[in-house]
Amino acid sequence: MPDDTTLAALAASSFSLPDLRDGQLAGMSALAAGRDVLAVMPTGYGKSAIYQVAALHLHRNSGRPAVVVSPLIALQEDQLDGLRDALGPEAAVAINSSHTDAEVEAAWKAAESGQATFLYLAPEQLAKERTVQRLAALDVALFVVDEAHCVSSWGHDFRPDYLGLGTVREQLGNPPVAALTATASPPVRDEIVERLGMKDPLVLVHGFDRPNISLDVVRHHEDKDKRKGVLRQVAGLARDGQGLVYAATRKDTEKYAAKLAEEGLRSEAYHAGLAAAERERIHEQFQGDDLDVVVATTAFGMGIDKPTVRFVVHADIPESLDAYYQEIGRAGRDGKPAAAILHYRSEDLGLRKFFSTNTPDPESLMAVLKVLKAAHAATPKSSLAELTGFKPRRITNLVNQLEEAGSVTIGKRGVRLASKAKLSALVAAAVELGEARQRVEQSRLTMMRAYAETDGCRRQFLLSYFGEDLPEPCNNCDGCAEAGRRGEGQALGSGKHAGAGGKKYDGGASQGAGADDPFPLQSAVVHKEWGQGLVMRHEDDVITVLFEQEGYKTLSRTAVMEHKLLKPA
DNA sequence: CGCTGAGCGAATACTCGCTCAGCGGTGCCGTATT
Repeated sequence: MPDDTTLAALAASSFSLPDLRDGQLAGMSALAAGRDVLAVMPTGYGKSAIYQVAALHLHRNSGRPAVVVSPLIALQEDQLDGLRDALGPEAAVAINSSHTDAEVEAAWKAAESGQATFLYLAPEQLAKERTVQRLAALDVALFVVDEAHCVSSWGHDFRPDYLGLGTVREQLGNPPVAALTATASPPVRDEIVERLGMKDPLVLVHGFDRPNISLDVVRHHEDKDKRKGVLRQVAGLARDGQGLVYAATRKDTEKYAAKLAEEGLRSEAYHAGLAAAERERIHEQFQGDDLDVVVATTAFGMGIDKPTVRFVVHADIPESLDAYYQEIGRAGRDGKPAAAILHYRSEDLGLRKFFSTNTPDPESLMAVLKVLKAAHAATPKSSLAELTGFKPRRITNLVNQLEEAGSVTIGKRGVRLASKAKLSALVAAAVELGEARQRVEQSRLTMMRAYAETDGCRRQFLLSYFGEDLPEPCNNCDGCAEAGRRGEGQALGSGKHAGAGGKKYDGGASQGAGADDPFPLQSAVVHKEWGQGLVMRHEDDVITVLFEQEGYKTLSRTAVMEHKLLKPA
């Protein structure tokens, strides 16, 4: 087992990292000793160094490479450049569709000859049996999943191969896993751990609060007023620095970008409908201070590491606080003051609801099950696609749903029926699970809405969602500003919400439940109807609980106490 | 779920207002076509 001094020396000599931050060494050390690690740390904190130093150490001792799963080819190439600069041109290779067959073969050879320390792939590559077999032969030393929140956010529909990574890990002989992400609420962390089959992982959470980012919400009733408000605000903010505007649709990014250009700002729209070269150009111009504002859909994000972003304005509400925190986290990485402003109309929730609706389809599930029953044997996904007429991705999606319900298993030879129950019962079980998942998704949107509508300290709300306790209000959000104004008993300026609805705000006491509270934050509880849950938040008379099957629910503390609705688990 | 724009009828003629269908986000990969 390596001692910490060896790893610290390796970090200094090979990656020019003489001073490691909290958690980095612990993470490296755990991985090098064979323990799984989940690191939740902001971009720029140095979470990549955790797996890179561990991988280099393991490679030097055994000649075995690390497999790194990364969601975007562009990110893979960035990582490759960095590693090649530090360790030499053969140290890191990538296998993806942007390379020719000859280049891919050269990459394999570099790994098989023991030259390459790092092998980068997207999860879709790992859906191919041939690829997994070839990797298994390498006797992989470390299995890294970068941007691990994608497992949860994309695995269930958009990129279903993310859910297969746990099986891939098994087929590679269960190497230790490093899962890395900048943002993950407790249930997302749990899902990552479960899906990747991580065992007793070391969970490192660092640098979560970003106190230099101010938090504000501007409420609107009319769509027109919101658009005007966004434009006016961005025009003002852009005088002092660069920033991002997030909009929900491609069309809106273009409208806003055009209007801002009319105002004399250097602005561009960014979304997945643009040509690759155009996207790259905008990326580089923003990085190089040649643009004041980028107006983007969610496509603009991963891989951006510009320390001087001064504001992130949302023209539309995101689908969850996970997404919101990820997006505003791109502001103020230099530690200097930055602003995160959400322009909110309750009608905007409709589009997000539409995007996150993905109801299970009983007929398609049945079609897959019938083929499996008739086959009497493990059936590769490719055959399932041929026999049912569904596209491969759809098959992966359906098989994932059936596997989650325990109806099928996925092995080396393919998919196999795992239950002797009636097919209709198996379909019903999968549908029920899918519907539970929908309820949880919807409740996450409800929490996003609650953030937008809260009158208390927004930072306390946000951090409690991520399982972090902020004992005192932050004094850097509109909720705190409003409370301050009321506390002083005088109207200072014109508050955005002035006179709108009576607010109850009791300062620091809002979060802090008493020491004798039977349901402290993050404690496990049981509800007789909703089952197991986790206490996420206390505010005035309201307790917010995250239930495994139902998602986030708010309960009246008085009702909980009077009717004994909750029990400690 | 809610916005947009086409189509239409009615009121006006340098249009207006209603209804309803269609659409809306993220990226791998591989195959067909220049």
